[in-house]
Amino acid sequence: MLKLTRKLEYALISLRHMQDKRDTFISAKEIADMYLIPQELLAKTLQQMAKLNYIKAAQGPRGGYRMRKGLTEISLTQFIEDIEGPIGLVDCTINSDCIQLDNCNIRMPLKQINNNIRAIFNGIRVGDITS
Amino acid sequence: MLKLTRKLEYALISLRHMQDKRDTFISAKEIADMYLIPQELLAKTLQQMAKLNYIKAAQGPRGGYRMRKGLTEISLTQFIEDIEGPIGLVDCTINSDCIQLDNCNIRMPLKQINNNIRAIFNGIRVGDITS
DNA sequence: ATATATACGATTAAAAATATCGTATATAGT
DNA sequence: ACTATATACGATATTTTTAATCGTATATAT
Repeated sequence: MLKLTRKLEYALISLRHMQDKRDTFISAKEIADMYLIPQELLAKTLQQMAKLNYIKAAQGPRGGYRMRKGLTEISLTQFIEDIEGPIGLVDCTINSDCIQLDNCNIRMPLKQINNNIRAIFNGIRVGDITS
Repeated sequence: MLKLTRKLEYALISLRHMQDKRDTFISAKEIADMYLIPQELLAKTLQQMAKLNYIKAAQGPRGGYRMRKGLTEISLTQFIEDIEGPIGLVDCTINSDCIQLDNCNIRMPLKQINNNIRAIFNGIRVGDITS
């Protein structure tokens, strides 16, 4: 219930690992081996982060990924939503195609709770986890 | 990302509905029709709540379910966990059979965040949603 | 050249969530 | 007593989401 996805876990583990060696490129293989993560899936996650400009990629031997400065300052909300899409306890916090909606009797309180959860993640920076 | 299950939504919608008519039994069919919820699934949810002693069930014509007094005072944490099991951002907040664990580099901060989320749900009573 | 990397679309597999089915039991109303 | 309306609940099926793998292309250090 209310779990993060593995992709998100893998992303955070990787960042935490890279943080220690900010100046060298770390390969997906190195991380996969170290933390027993399926390599290809991890690679995709890292590629996604590279696309998001969270990390810098380098191809070829001795290539890999390296953290960008400033990444540690972004909020967990942004991080999670960039990678997995909007945080929403219920669909109607995200879109409006629920057949109930105006009929629904619990919409407002849940929306409020959702805001509270987002507020928690807003208050946490990626660096709080990876440092 | 981080959604509640439908079962939980159905449960809350039902309770909100029952709250208005605390003295009469409301059938699963009535609620299903009103909020366009699959009847059989809703019935199961209500049966589960009856087992948990959240609501009282009555069989036969004019039967249905009725809220128990005091239900509104329990926390959302307890409510969610009674119905769907433990709240845990990551598995290791719940059990210890992760192959990484002592190897894992993000365990503690995530555990802390998980506590924060539980704290939010602890601060909300069922009645805050259903009233 | 070759080995080691990333890039990325496509596919498959596994797990979880959602929904349905079938049968039993209780009970109010007639 | 009969019937219609309910709940009870285990079993199964379906759908959706998540997780993992495959195949092919490209870049680059040595």
